[in-house]
Amino acid sequence: MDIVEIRKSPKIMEEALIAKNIDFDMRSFLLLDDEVRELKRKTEDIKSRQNILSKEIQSSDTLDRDILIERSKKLKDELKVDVDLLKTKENSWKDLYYSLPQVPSKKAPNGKSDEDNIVLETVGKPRNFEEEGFTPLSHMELIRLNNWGDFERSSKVSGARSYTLQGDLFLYEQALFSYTLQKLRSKNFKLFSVPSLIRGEVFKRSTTVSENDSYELKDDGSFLVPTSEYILTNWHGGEILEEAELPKLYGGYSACFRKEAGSYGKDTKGLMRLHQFNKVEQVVLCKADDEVAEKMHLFILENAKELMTDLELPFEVMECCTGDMGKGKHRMFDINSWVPSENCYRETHSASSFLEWQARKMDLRYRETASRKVKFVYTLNNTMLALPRTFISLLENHQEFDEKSGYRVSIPTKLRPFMGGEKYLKSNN
RNA sequence: GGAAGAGUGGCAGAGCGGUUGAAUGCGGCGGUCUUGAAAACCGUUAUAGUGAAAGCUAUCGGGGGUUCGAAUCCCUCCUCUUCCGCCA
Repeated sequence: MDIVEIRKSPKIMEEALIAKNIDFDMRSFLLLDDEVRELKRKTEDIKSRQNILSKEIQSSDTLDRDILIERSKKLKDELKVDVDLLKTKENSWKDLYYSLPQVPSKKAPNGKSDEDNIVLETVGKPRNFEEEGFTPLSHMELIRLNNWGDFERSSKVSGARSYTLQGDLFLYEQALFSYTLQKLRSKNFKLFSVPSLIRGEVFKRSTTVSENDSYELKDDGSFLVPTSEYILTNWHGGEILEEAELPKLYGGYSACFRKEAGSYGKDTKGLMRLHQFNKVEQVVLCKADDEVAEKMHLFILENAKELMTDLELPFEVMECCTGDMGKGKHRMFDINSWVPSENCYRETHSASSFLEWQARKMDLRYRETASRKVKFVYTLNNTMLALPRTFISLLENHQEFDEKSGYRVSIPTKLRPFMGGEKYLKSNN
């Protein structure tokens, strides 16, 4: 929210703070805001007088000159005191201002935690293995059985929460990303394979994954990217785009790194929660229009749903409530995929609309064609495919069993051309 | 890793201590002329903050310093170019 708007109607922001469960002292912020503006006016006034003096010095003869210089020196000292004060005040102002949340959409359900999220729809039906006459294996068991990975050796060499993909599972990953990228290309996304390193200053402007959940490099303060979104939303940071260029549809592929701090003991086994994974992400930059943003939001959600359908996976679409959606978000949907071994849906996608919240931090703007006005761009993003997490569903939902062949994992029809026409993943034994 | 050079408006490119927010050219926009277009000519053409407005303030890669005064001098960081070394 623009500071001018907040001054006019702080109530809107106060309500957002409550909805998002954020502690913030609005009154003292507004007081500080006044102070900063007052100080700014004061310093600008001194500067103005100094500029005038400076011009007079130029055109004055030696006698007046010394007097004028003396006066200017005095002003200089006076200015320094105020400027220093202004800098400190302004810094704390910035800290506070940028810690304010995005106002949540009226359409977003009100709530405190993930328990208040609402399932909008379920697509596909979980299989009834009992009826099919066999006990399904977990993805871990399927991997072990087929030697598609080796968690023990992987953690011996690379530590906890690491993994390998071996044999056909590795090929399958490549095939899945290949399919996904082509799908995005067909929807006019510009594709990017992005760096795994991101500058500290750029990282800190980004916000969806916290700093202490990310790896910082000791050498130069860079970070390992937690998601390609960070690279792509910042891609045009500091620029003024033309309205005609928008919307920009970017598909980013990268390795993603997360410490998973604070999740010790949670999902320690298997492919659910890892320090490193690969992901194709959709990023949209569009003009500052709520309707357009909503359209784009549903568009990137739809793309992911379409992919899930192609992968023949049962899933649900969930709308996140105000308390669960994160500070910068205006509205948020998750896609949760069915996991037979846990008998529940687990998150594989997250589609968020930020309006201008992110753009404000990275100074990402565009010029309106008609009015020539400069406005903040609206940003959105959604997962397209995250692996290996989605392998959990892909392996477990597509397993088959018969006496002759034992357990096998089939490949969804649409993916088969990308796997050399094979119908099943080949065991790596 | 070593050595040298450079970063100025949408682009190209001057300026290297004092009406320089910045010459000039190209591009963009508006106009004159024209049946229309081109050419030519005239005008206009950055962003942000603040203010009702006039205006004021800031910005010549980022940050800091020297100075009455900095695009211009100094420090530092970043980026780019060239050469050497190393290397998928």
